[in-house]
Amino acid sequence: MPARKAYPFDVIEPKWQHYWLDRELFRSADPGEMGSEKPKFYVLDMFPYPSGSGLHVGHLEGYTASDIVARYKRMKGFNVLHPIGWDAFGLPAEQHAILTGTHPAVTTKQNIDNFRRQIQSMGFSYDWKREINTTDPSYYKWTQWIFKRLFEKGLAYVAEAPVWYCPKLKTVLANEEIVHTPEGPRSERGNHPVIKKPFRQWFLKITAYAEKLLEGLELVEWPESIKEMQRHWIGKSEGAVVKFSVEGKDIEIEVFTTRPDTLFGVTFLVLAPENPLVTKLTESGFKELVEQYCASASLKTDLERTELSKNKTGVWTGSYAIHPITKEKLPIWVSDYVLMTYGTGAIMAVPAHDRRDYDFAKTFCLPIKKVVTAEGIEEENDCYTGEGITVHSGFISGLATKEAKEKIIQWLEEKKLGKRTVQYKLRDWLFSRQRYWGEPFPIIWKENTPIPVPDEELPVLLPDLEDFTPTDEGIAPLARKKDWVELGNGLKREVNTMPQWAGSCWYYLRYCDPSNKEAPFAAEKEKYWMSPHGVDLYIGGAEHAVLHLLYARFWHRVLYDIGLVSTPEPFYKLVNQGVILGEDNQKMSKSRGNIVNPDAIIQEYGADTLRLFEMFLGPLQQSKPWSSKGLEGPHRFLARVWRLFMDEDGEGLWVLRKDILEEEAPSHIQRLQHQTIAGVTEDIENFQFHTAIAKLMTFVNELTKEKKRWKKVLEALLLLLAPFAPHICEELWQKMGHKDSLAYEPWPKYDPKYLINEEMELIVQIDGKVRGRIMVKKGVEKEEAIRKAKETEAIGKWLEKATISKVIYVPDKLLNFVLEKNLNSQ
RNA sequence: GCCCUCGUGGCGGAAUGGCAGACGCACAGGACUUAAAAUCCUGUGAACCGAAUAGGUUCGUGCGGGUUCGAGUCCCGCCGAGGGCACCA
Repeated sequence: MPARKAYPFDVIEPKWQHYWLDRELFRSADPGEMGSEKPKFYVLDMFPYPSGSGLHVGHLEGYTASDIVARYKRMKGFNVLHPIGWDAFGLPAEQHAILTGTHPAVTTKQNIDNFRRQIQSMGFSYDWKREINTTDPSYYKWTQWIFKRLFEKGLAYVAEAPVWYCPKLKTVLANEEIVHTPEGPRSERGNHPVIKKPFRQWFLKITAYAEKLLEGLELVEWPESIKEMQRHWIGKSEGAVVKFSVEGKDIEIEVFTTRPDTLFGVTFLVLAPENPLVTKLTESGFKELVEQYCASASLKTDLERTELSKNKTGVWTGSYAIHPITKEKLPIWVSDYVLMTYGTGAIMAVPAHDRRDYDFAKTFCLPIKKVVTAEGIEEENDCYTGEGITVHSGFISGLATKEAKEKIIQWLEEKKLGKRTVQYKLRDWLFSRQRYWGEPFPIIWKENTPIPVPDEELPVLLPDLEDFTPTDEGIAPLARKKDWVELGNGLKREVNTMPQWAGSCWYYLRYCDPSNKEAPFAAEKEKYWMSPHGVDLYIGGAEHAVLHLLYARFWHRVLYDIGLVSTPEPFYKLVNQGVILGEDNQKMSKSRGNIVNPDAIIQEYGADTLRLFEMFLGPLQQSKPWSSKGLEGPHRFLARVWRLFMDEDGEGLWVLRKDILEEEAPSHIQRLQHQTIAGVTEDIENFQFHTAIAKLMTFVNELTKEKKRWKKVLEALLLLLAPFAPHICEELWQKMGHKDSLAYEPWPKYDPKYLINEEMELIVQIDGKVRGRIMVKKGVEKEEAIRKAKETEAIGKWLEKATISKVIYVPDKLLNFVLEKNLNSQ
């Protein structure tokens, strides 16, 4: 016989899940529909990728949090948009197809069905009428359509560039998809080794939006750490480009520097090995060495060029540049510590004030010229990279770094020898993949010219294939589908597909109008749901800090610039849930075998317990370990709530208690009720769900101790608990005689008069240490409080032998007697 | 190396500069029971004084300083953990 359940969650949870689904209770009202007159609230979860292994408890944390907010906001009178869908293109389904021959579409459907089942068994209040799927042609039609808008704006282009290639996955990957490990660069998906290889690829010109993406961060309420990561990724630096002429040659070398104030400290120039000027600059006697060096540099992995090479390498080209001011001769070197991909691929070396130049100068015995001083920096030949006073620098000597920069830039601009420049680390976004399971590009090639497919011919459908394996040369599997690729007259389809990020760049917009056939979304609906500042609340993991969140911002900003959306930024308030670790305090992973499957927990404890427990683990934003024992607490709590209302009859059946009173509860219970309402409300608003639950527990513990049950108090409890544990609350609400769901009942209000006690406890301290407490009337006078405190034995005995030097009184809080120090004692 | 976040009982964690440890887990004792489970009640930071399961004292929020009548909370300097960036001139 199975153990008796503490309360019949196994019956009531499916019952209410069906009730909500059948009645479409959580359908959001679009503009014009009944309900749209309410203020709207858009609460969004990060787009799930339906993997084969199903959801684990980590995913459910964010979904539970957003569901609590969605349910709370409905009760607060908002028209809530709370959608879900599937980011279903991507590598795992395709890898699975290569291994088993099962079509990715089949795997994807199975996985989605499983995800949907798991999500529904948690009782989340999604509007299932808005469910979307990126692999559905009616969705990716519009992904292609938006790509065309980018193409038309000149923001999508093809170029040959050294890009990351993964031999195992047989595809190129974006910079953002590479993880640098001690074993070398790896693919983020699958952790396979990756190499740099030149390829002809599609790029999106995200760099054109660097400044806008930087500025936009000021408009959103995101964790500061995420904003910082994006700022670093964009990597803006202000400085100047300076031109150097070359002795005996008609060549100009441009360098970028953030420290033009150190121009007088330049002792040599360095070019990146890939810099096309290298060949022209190399003197005949140096050719062999330079060519050899450049060749070996190109073979080096990035790891060797960066992390390992604390020892600088390089060769001299044999030529000299001329200092634009002093006309000194400066040797021109080649070294792989200078990157072709940043700035101009050439630098002016100031060894006295740049660590890397210093190391290089030391290695090759090049001169070091100090041009900045600061207090405490005296040592000869030291490398000082901070700011200070400029010295030995002609007309900028004596100026502080900032002023020196200004003056030299002005001078350079006047003489046309340079100009103020801003550089970004951000690179254009590599947008094509040599894979099958992705959106086809709406592009046809005529010779070497890409021609967009007309809008009315969209979507370009992804054709079926039998063999999904990419070729070893990194050519996409679609190339094999000759009848699809070849269009006659020399016209050929683009065979690459878009990366997985494409679909998630605009899905939150599609939710506003998910079945629109004429447009990605109707302007009117977009305006209703996205005004005034985008998605009101976005909950998801921090692992998307620079990938999805930067790409989506970029697309959104482009759509804003062409007038398709009404806000510059897509996501206003962002909350990152922390990672849930395994019980062993390690990251949950299949290989560690510490993944917790929610299905088993729902079966044993129910969804309400799991929801409550996910939130009770600790602060939402913090990472914290799972604890299977800990589930008992929330489960007992819910059983206790159940028994506040329900009793067992002679046959062991649950029946509503007969002794629930209509009368007013005594004042101490009413006070607690109102304090709980105030506390829980405030905690939800601040995403402090764990303390909200603690307050509800205290409330229930106190009610359990009472002999009587008061209807009004119990009903308030149900409404407060409903966002967290909706099934049990709906059931008890119905048992209490209500016909309708409580999902749209008004959120309980508190009366501030109950929050203030007339008689209150005042803390009495001696020298800041608590020595006693006295009962006083609220707002009591200082003198009165002191008199009362002195009368108390516990306090009196401390004051007897001492002199009071000072009394601190914080009304309604505490009284602190500061005593004169008795130097004789001790 | 640089940037961000965080260090509180046996454990997860709570605390507008004002009673450190709410709430939960675990543990212990008691009630109920023939018994157990479940449930309910009580206790639970450390050391010390005390015959005491009366009462009381001291110490205690990673370490060392500082500001303050008063610091887990603010400031300075360390140490440790996690995350991010990493020759970006």
